[in-house]
Amino acid sequence: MKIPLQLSFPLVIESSALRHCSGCSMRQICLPAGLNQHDMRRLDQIIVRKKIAKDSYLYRIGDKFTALYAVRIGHFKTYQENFIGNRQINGFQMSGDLLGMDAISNLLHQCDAVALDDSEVCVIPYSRLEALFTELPILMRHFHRIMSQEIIGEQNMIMILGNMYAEQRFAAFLINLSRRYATRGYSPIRFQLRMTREDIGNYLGLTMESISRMIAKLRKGRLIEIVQRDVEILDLTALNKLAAGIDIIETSPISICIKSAATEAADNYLLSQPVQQQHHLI
Amino acid sequence: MKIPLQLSFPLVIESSALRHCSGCSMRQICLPAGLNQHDMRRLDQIIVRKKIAKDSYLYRIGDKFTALYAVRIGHFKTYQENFIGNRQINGFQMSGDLLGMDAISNLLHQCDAVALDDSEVCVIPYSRLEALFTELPILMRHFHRIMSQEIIGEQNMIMILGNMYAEQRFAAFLINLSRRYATRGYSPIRFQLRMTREDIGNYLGLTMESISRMIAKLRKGRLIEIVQRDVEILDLTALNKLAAGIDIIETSPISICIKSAATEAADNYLLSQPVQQQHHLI
DNA sequence: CGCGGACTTGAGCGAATTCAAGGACCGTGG
DNA sequence: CCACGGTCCTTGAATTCGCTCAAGTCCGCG
Repeated sequence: MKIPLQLSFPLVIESSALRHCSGCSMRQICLPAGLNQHDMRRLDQIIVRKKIAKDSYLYRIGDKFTALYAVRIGHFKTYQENFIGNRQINGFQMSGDLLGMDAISNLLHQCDAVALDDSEVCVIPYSRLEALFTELPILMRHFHRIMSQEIIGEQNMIMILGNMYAEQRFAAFLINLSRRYATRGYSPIRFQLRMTREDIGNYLGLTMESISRMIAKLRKGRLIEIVQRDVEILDLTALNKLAAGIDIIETSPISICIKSAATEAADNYLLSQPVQQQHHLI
Repeated sequence: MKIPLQLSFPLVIESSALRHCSGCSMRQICLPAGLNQHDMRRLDQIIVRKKIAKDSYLYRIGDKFTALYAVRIGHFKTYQENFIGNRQINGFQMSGDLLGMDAISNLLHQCDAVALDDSEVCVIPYSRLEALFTELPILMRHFHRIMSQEIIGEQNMIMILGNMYAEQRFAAFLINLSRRYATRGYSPIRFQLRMTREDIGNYLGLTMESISRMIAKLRKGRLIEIVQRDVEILDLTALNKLAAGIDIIETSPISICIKSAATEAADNYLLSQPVQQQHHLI
């Protein structure tokens, strides 16, 4: 049987293995981490993939919860909305991250999830997943670790919003992205922001203008270089200290300098943090 | 066999049933919710109780994680600490609340948990609990709902810290306590604060002084009455609107009045929120 | 080339903080 | 019984960090 050329194309690039967890580059970060080939195939059987175009919704607040989603390609943001229409971005998700766990308790989605890029997700029907847990305890255990990690991520966010200055917040934000890209095999010092300044500000409890000012400050301090949305981290050590509240960038009339504090420990502290964060800072 | 009188006392008040989930007044809120008698007994078998004196630690940051804890009697606070020693309170836990879920992923506790009262907890060994999940899917499902609820609670906290004014934060705090006490069968309009103003401020990303000022403001507005730590909510409707950002208390030179906004919807919105929150606002 | 969205920068303002002083309450010990 | 010290809380005045408002720049795109 011959398949028309224009149809064969997607079939060719997505060979059998590539269409499944075992062929996915995120398998060590994502839900199937730790599963053997056989068990991974069990998980594969309940998953389908779905493309989400840039700026369109993966799900919306109030939607019925049927599945979790693992980001395969692209980026998302999730936000809540309060009664008077204010939005608060909860997180930015990238490949390997799991979305929708906040919907498990009420069976309704609590957030909007919007694609920042043209993206692709794995749809994981939740009832079937829970059924699998009974048969695959390793999968269950890893799922619990992922939910726990989500809680830790949000606690870090609470620390940032409750305790840190604008400068520290923004530094922590960059460090978080850096770590997460590193975990995924990308450069920790060169990456692209996928969100607007407005989104960053909203996420960090600041305004767009404040983000702009913080960028200017860190650039003048020669900690980072940012052109448009292309980020280069020039001094990760200093950035870590800044986020930790150990150093402060001082603005003088003539030049900007970094107060070099004694404690090298700050680096160790910040760098020793688990790298496998989900979509929150530090 | 005779038991000396002074030993018999605790044995008498804790009859067989009372020492177990089936005899616990929190069983519909806590982990065993939804289990039948038989399954509840299975859970009972892995649980032991433990008393924690006021101001002492249930666990500390870095402690090895072996068990989750369910509050039976009393109150706790949990806080993180950052590198330079700043603390951030993550939540206040009361009876029926589960502590320690953030430790599942790293097998190390991420917070300090301190008793605010003389308290008692149920110690739930985690490895045995996970083993039970395979046999009791209902228990597993409820556990997932609890973790999801924890995530929602923290997202609400993020909304509060990222988007709300001091006044709104404090109102949301009171409403949250009110709801949680109501769920537990206590008065939603009269209760005692178990924590200092400093703790409240820390939790809400404010200072003790600001909390004091917000109390004064709400008292003058006749929304609440607070003497020491005894709270009486005089106008829950107005408090809800305040937290939602619909009304604002206006301070005039002569008197204080509440701008009465049209939208009664605010009440419905706020009151329709799930009551079963864990230890976070709204 | 002109338009619009995203971003930057400056000036003034305001909410909450910091600093400071004082008050209320509680347990302890004389 | 009251004085004493400590902790917790309140209140006022000055300060500050980040916000609001406003103007202007940059860049991609039709």
